[in-house]
Order: sequence, then structure tokens, then C-alpha cells
Amino acid sequence: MGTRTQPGPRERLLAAAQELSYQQGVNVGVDALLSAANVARRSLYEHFGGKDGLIAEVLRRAAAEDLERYRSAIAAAGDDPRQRLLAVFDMLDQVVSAPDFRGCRYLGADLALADQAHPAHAVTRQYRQALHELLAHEVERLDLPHPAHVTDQLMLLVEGTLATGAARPTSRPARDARELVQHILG
Amino acid sequence: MGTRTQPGPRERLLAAAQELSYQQGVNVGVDALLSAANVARRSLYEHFGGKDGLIAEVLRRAAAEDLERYRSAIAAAGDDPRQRLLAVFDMLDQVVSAPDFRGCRYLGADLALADQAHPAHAVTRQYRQALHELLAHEVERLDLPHPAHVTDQLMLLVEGTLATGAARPTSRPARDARELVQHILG
DNA sequence: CTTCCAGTAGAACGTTCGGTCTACCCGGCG
DNA sequence: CGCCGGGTAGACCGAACGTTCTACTGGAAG
Repeated sequence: MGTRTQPGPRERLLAAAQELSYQQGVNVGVDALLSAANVARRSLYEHFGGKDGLIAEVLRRAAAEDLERYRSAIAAAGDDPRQRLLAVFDMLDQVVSAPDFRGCRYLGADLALADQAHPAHAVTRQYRQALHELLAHEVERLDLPHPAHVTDQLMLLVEGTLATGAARPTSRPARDARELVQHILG
Repeated sequence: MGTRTQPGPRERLLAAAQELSYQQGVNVGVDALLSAANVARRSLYEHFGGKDGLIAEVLRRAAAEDLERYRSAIAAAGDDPRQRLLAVFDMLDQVVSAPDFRGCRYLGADLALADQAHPAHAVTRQYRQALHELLAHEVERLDLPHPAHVTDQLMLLVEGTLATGAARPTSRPARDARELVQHILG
């Protein structure tokens, strides 16, 4: 029977934590996570060793999903690197316009977790590096004078779009950023 | 004797909270604030009504200081609106390069305080509006086609600079942003 | 000197935090 | 059947949370 009637407690916990830690922030309480997932307290500690482990795993999951969202947006935009990079900001326009958008999950985690030794920081760092490489790969195909520099500018526009989308929900930051991307790429 | 030997408990508390709530995040504990300020527990509740009131007042103070930093950076850059706007990002370059830079205080507060009714949110909204008007005033002097649009783009670059500075400390986001500003302003 | 009051020091409140523990339940397998 | 492992339910722990309270102190004003 390959079809599971209900996901196991590990899956339920990850799904609930991914949602709650984003809407409420990573400082959400353990009790809230458990009751949202309908999972026994013990399961959390057996599967993830503690709240920190759960949060880190949630970020890993979210990072994989988000990177895939970037990749598929790029892939669906054809072969022209310019169009592929512009497509990233079309995708971001939908992301920040969603009614439940609450900002960049990874920046929120980094700002909220004062302890620099928290395992979440390593995850966010890896995520940004992966995204950076994703963009760099497209930029390199353009044969521009300073590809590394341009890639950093694109990353800045991505972060700025997400931050502005969270701070000023009425604005349309992705449209503004997209226009700047057209400037950058000539 | 106009010279006070030591600032009163209200001042000490504000100063300590301004520092601690930035380095540790707004979820820092009351005990930490009190011991850092060397202030009695009771003083907090008499002067600010509670932790929420203290945090909101701290943000008001910080907002006034930060806006003044923008204003003086602009004023010191002469009369050309282009140079004045570029000077903003020269100032930001120093801000994000400081060793104790921990990101945008206001975005951090908005992301960390899940309760939308928290008084801090009103303060951050006012701060961003004031900054927006500050930039808009300079942009209008340039007689560009779409001043409101350009102002939003500048705001996005400011937010992106601060976010990137927090997320990727080795980068120099303000330099990248400054270059984009030159593109925007022609 | 006496009064007064802002401030200090700190106990104590009830709640919530993350984490540990015991007891029970149930389905699959030997 | 008997066992066993993963799961649930929930009591329990020490610590920290924000808040309220009483008792005391020191200096300025009357």
C-alpha cells in the first residue's frame, strides 16, 4: 500500500512548523507547534532532538522548495538569460502579493535568533549561497563586464523586494525591481 | 546646576533598551533590560507602562535619530539632488560596515512582533513614511518622468542594502546600490 | 526637622517556556 | 497468542517570562 492514509507525525510536524514559524516567527512556542500538528510532545524530541533541530529542518525544507520555485520560474522563461532573470521578479511579484506574505523567512530567522551558534544560521547561509549561484549561472551567460558584481546587485534587488514587500504591503516592489534589472542587463 | 551627574532612570532605560533590543532583538527579556540600565523594576512600569511601551518609545527615539542621520548626510552633500541622493548610500555604506550592524531595526521589529496590534508597528510605519518623504523631496527636484516611481525604487534599494548587509556581512551592498542609483537618476 | 516622592531592591504572582518523564494504546510481526 | 516499537496523552520539571507588590532609601522642599 504505497498510499499512506495520513502523513506520519514527522511530516505533520514539519508542515505545521513550516507554516507557523513563518506566520508567527521562529520564536513561536512548542505547544503551539504540537497542537497545530496534532502530534505528541515526545515525537518532536525523538525526531528532531528539540525545537532548534525542528526549526533548522523546517528551514532546510523551505529552502529546497524556494530554490525549486526559482529554478522552475527560470526554466519556464525560455533560453534568453535576460528573460530568465526577469522571470525571477515576475515570480517574486506573485510571492510578495500573496495575502499571507510575511517577508523573507531566512532574514526573519537570522534577525530573530540572537544566538549566532543556532543551527538555523548555517541553513540560511547555505540557502543564500545556493540562490547566489543560481543567479550567477544566468549572469555569466550574458558576457557582461563584471558578472560577479551584477550578481550581487541582483541579490540585493531580491532581498530588497522581499523586505519592502513585508514592510510596505501596499507597494509593488517586484515591479520596481524588475525595471532596475532591465537597466542592469542593458 | 544644569549639569546632571547621571542621567535619570528613564534615560538610562531608553539607552540600554535601544542598544539591547537591537543587538538581541525586541524579544529580549525585561530582566536583561533592567540590569543593563541599572534601573529598578518599578521604574519601567511607571515611565512606560510596560515592556511594549518601552519598545515603542525606543523605536520612536531611534527613528528620530536615524532620520536625522539621513537628513545630515543629505545636507552635507551640497545642492545637487543627485549628489544628495548618492550621499545617502555613502552613509549607508558606513552603517552596514560597522562591526555591530545587525540589520534594519524596524524590519526586525515588524518580523519579530507577530501581534499586529503591538504599538511598535505604528512607529515603524511612520518611520518609513517619513523616510519616503525625505527621499521624495529630493527626487521631485530632478524633474524626472515618474518621481513617485523613482522614490519607491530608492526605498527598495535602501531596504535591500540593509537586508543584504545583515544577511551577507562580507558583501558591500551599499556600493552596489549606489551604482544602481546612478542608473536610475540618469 | 519633617514631609514627600522618585527611585531602589527584591519578593512574589501567575503564565509560559523548552524539555523530560511515565503510562497507555495499537498495529505488525515472530 | 506474545511481544515490541512507534505513537499518544499528559503530568511534571526548572527556568524565564511580564507584571504587581511591599519595604526601604536618599535628597530636595516646606
